[in-house]
Amino acid sequence: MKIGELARLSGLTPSRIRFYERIGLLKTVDRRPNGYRTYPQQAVMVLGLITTAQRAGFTLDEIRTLLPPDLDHWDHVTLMDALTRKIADIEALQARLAQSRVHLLRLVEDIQARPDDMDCAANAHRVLTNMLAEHPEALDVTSDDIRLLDTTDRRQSVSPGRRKKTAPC
Amino acid sequence: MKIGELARLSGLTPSRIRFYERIGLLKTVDRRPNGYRTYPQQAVMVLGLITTAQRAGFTLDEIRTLLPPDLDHWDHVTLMDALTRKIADIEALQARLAQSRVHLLRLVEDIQARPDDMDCAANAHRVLTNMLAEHPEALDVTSDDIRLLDTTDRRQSVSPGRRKKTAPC
DNA sequence: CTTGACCTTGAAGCTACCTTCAACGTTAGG
DNA sequence: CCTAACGTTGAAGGTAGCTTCAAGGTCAAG
Repeated sequence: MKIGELARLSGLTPSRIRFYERIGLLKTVDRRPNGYRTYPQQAVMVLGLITTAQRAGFTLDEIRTLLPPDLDHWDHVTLMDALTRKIADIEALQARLAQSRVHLLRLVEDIQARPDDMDCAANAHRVLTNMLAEHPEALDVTSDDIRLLDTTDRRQSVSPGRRKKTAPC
Repeated sequence: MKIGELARLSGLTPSRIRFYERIGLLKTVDRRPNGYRTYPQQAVMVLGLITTAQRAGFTLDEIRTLLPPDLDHWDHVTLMDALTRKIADIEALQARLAQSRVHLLRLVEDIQARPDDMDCAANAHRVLTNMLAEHPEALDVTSDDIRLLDTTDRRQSVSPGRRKKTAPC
């Protein structure tokens, strides 16, 4: 099988396959007399394995250390270890994502919770201060510092005239 | 406030702050006569906002288009839109991660489910074929093609002598 | 014999997000 | 006055994972 056919069968581009060979992810392959690479059927499986592992979150480096030269002889211990650690990684990432999601949802809610007597600017300020207060890890500062950051005054006197012009925000 | 102090307060490095200015994420800032950048208190909040947004999954490009020149005047519509889309992005990623996780868990199980009368190589083959059969999207091939890929024969005659030497796999 | 589709190589480019370096000017403290 | 810490700049480097390009060689069909 030439590289073009392998590319079609695996869904990868030829350049990508050559790239994988270059970085040592694929072992150097047999050549025909004319210099063309010639692949065994198994190569399709190897590439499928690589893309599957990639989608599961493995880097090419990780995959290289895990992929045995011979698909029939895996390093069982290393493999199971890597799989287990990757599952843990995914779970950690899931936790972070869940946090981000809640954070964003709360932010949207908070923005929409503008009191009627508050103008856009004051609301923006309220939301911002809330956010940085709730997530102090964004800054390496104490809550004291955050209070310091609050440069506006708290008097919320909104003149009736200005209230009329308040844009929907 | 000079850049060093801002860096301390925000938890960012000075180089990173200068970088943000260079790419237009931070507006160009006032300079003292000696050329030193001088920042207002607000800058800490802006940087906190940026890192928070980053952690929520926004790219610097996205943040740049969202950040108004003046923290008191946001483009409400664009912002809410971006927030909503980002939440959807996160949920999509969560779904993908959940899939990956289940996939990996099932893979671990499958590896461990080696029948007693099967040696490591055959088990590896079994697991691989299962995997590629269950996830044909890894390859742009039909299930017919996958069957074609199966180059070993199915006779599982394992000699007793070899069975003794079977490594724990 | 020509055309077009394939194959080869090495080098360079691309994205995102920074860091590091070199070479230099400024400032605060002792 | 000296020194250490800080500031400035532009350019280059680094990571991950490829793609693209240039400049060729090979092959099958018409």
